[in-house]
Amino acid sequence: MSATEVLREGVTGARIAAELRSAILTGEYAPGARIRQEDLAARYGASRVPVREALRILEADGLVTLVANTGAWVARLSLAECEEMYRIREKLEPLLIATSIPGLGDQTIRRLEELATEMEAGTDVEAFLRLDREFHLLSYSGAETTLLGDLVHRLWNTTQHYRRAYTLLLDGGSNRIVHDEHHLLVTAIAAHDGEDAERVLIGHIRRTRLQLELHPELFDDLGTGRTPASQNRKDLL
Amino acid sequence: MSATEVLREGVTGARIAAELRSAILTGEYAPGARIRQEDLAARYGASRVPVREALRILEADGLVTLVANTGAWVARLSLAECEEMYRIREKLEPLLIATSIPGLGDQTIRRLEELATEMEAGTDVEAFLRLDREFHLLSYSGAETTLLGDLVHRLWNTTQHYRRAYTLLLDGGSNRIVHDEHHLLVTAIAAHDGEDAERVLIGHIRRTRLQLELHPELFDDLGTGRTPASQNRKDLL
DNA sequence: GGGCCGCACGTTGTATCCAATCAAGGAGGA
DNA sequence: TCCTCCTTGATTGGATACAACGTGCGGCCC
Repeated sequence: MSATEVLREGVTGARIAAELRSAILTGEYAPGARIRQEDLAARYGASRVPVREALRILEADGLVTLVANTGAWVARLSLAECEEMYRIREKLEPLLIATSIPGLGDQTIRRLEELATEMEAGTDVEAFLRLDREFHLLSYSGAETTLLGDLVHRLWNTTQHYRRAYTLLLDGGSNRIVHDEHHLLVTAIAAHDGEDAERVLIGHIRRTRLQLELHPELFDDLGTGRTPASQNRKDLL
Repeated sequence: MSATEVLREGVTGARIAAELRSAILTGEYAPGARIRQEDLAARYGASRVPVREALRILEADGLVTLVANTGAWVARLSLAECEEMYRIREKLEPLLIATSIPGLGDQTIRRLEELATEMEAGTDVEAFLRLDREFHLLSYSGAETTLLGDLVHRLWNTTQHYRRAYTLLLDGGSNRIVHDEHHLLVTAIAAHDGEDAERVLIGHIRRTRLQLELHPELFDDLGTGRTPASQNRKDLL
């Protein structure tokens, strides 16, 4: 995103894509919800052409599912797919954090510590999600790598909704371990110990994946749209 | 691709995307080459609208670089970006092969062995590239995973050109080790030894990456287009 | 009464036309 | 002679209008 996003569309398509992406990430549109082109066109004051460009951009981001001659839905993941995403993240994010650490300045590291503390103190779920996202993405900001960075960014976006659902589930519960891991990560980063940061991060992601597997109900169909919207693409093979 | 490809465009956009993708992968269009929308429209007998859809699909695949209000070019990688792709592959393909092995039937494994042998016997570069691609992708076909499979598929596509350039470079040279690794991989797969397959595959990809780093001239600008087309996106930050 | 066929509606896909943007070339001045 | 600005051409981006496809409802036949 970020870097490559700027130069994507003339202007309208990119604007619609950015706004719609934001709307999906904040939960305004739920997974499985039908998206009609004319609705978006009216909402953003444009014709259907740039809307379709935006939908394709978001499809590439994994936030929207398109079916030819039928329509678009907010992407949804099955439990198996979400698990898969987490396994991918377990492999890629350690690589990214290791290449990022040498590029992180003292100021950034202090900010990371602030974020970890702030997260621990807060109680609001939405605030936690926002801070958590900022924390991790900031920890990757030292990497110059465009491709890997964008890829990880996409993975975060596609799993955003399920992170929210899970966080809401254990709201007020014992998620102290999350904050401990964050502080451990900051410590490893401050020590410029890439290997240790990798270890902590693997555990962090893996633990979340195992927790998610305990809650298959998060992936049930909520009947928000008419057609399942992905959920099982295998029937097309 | 494959699975999700079918349901992408009404029909024209998908057709153009598929044909253009094929043209890029076979080397008909070189990295950095300018792509004009009207040329494609004329070539495929359609208007510019589905052409733009196709370009966006291929941009998501990493095969095309779009710049707003300016144009499209066949994507090119810098040495650093290519290295990055290979580091990503080193992490993801072992994961994929491990999940694929339990799903591979005896017939598929025999076919893998055939391919490894056929590659060893052949001398034509294009034939080698085709067989190598078929070999590896077939070795991943046991995985039901849609997301990881498609992702790896994309990684193969974006690095295809540089695999070709490198293979041409050492044409006739001592690439025996490649074939040895392929046979080792088949052996591990036949033994249903996921861990061993992971090890061999990591070495296989890593060795290629190290070789590529010795040949930065493969990434020089060949002057095929007017504007660099990516090559350094950092100036946009 | 149940299942199948067909028509009509809504939505998406494509073509054509017009506007906006960028790049290159030339004219003018320092 | 070189730099700058402007103009012109080519190419892309967006809007409107039309065609194609899929879906759902109603009627008809079994």
